[in-house]
Amino acid sequence: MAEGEDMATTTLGVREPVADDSRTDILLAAADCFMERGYAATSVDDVARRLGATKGRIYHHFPSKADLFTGVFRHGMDRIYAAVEPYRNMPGPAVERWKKIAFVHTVRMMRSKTLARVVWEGVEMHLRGATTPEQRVVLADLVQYRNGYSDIFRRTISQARDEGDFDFDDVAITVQSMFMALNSPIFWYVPRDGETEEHVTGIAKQIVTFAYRGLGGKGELNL
Amino acid sequence: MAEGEDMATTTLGVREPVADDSRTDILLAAADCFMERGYAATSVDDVARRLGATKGRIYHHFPSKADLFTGVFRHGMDRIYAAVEPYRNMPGPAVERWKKIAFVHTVRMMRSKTLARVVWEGVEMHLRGATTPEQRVVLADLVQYRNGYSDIFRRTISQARDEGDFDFDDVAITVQSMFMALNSPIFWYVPRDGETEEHVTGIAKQIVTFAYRGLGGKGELNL
DNA sequence: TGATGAACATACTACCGGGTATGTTGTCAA
DNA sequence: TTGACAACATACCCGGTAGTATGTTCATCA
Repeated sequence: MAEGEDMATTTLGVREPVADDSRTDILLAAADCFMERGYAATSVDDVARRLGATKGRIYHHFPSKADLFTGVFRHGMDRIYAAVEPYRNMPGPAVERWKKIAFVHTVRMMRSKTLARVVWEGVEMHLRGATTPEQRVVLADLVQYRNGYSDIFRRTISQARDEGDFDFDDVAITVQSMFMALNSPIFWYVPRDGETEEHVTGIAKQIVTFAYRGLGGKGELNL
Repeated sequence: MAEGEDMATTTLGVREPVADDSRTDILLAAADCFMERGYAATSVDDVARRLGATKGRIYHHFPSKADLFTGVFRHGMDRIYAAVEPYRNMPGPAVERWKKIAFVHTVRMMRSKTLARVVWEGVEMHLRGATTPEQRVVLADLVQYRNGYSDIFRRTISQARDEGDFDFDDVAITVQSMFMALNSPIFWYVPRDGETEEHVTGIAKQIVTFAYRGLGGKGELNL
């Protein structure tokens, strides 16, 4: 679960801040708030209240509200990327690679729904034209990060088309339609209390099946 | 274009407000602002500035900012609904009806991109839990309006499946995936300057093709 | 053991934005 | 021509919010 790095002090006598888990606590609470009310409607006090703390704690770790948001953005992208990373260079035909990464991506959308929605809003904010010019730079960097992620899918479906397993016209339009379908659960999926793993994967399979057929995939996909 | 109702004065001597086109001017300007920055980040002064006016004009026609938003919501839904209404009871097989309404819906998403995004945000706002309890009532009404619209698609693809033209498992999941794909252009489509009608319909065709195959439609769809 | 700084909490400021109260102007009806 | 009202503009209030300045506590280290 946790990344598992502690390292309170180094061998040198230099003080090393431990606060990393306090920081991620803030990030997760902020993610909850940002998802529930959106960035603009969320106040820093809201995040502090959810933590049972005050603004002082947040501003000790983040210089501004915008930086708090981009922090959540980056954290979310890291989680999403980490899920797909093990399979992005999987050998074999591109279709099989697509099936794998599309599935783990969709499951991740449901499992990390909160972070995924913040990432979504971050991309939207960038497309609009975010707050300050300096903030635009940070957002642009993160959006590039996100674009690099979607490029994995873009290249994969292009290759699969070359190999005769997919069939579509314009790549840009198709990859957008595909991503919207795969991302859809972040808008309507609501995690249940006693939920089986099979329930989540069952939903993901149907979504991936929809996208698979949409891309022109033939036959059934066995996941 | 315009609804074409004037009726400045009745036969009775009673004064009848004419302001309907001024009202729609406000609605359209508000739609622009809400789309560009989102509801929370848009101030009433922003909308007034875009109109070259002041708050007084807006508050003369709308009791609150929330009512202004719901006004745009309703206006947008009217436009969207009006596009598919002529075809929703088209005779013949359900697949053909789906092809028609899916296509006009997607084209409308691009043509009325601004209004469509406000509708989108309105649904999101309702899912979150909007501002005041009284405002929730208005939003709930509009969301029901919107759900009635999506039910048209839901019933159509169900019927098409019964007729053997579509093939999918869970209706709820599938209709969500389909809608996300059809709505996708409201997030990435940007209207060009000298844009041909064929360009827009060409994009729409590809999106509808993606959804058609995703739903398990066989063969090519000729639009 | 005292000094130092991290990790917060508290108190405060400046400003923005929703809403209101009040003026001003043009138009139509009687 | 005059009253009345729609259709705005102006001026103002006030609550909320981002950000800051200043304590306070506790662990660590020389």
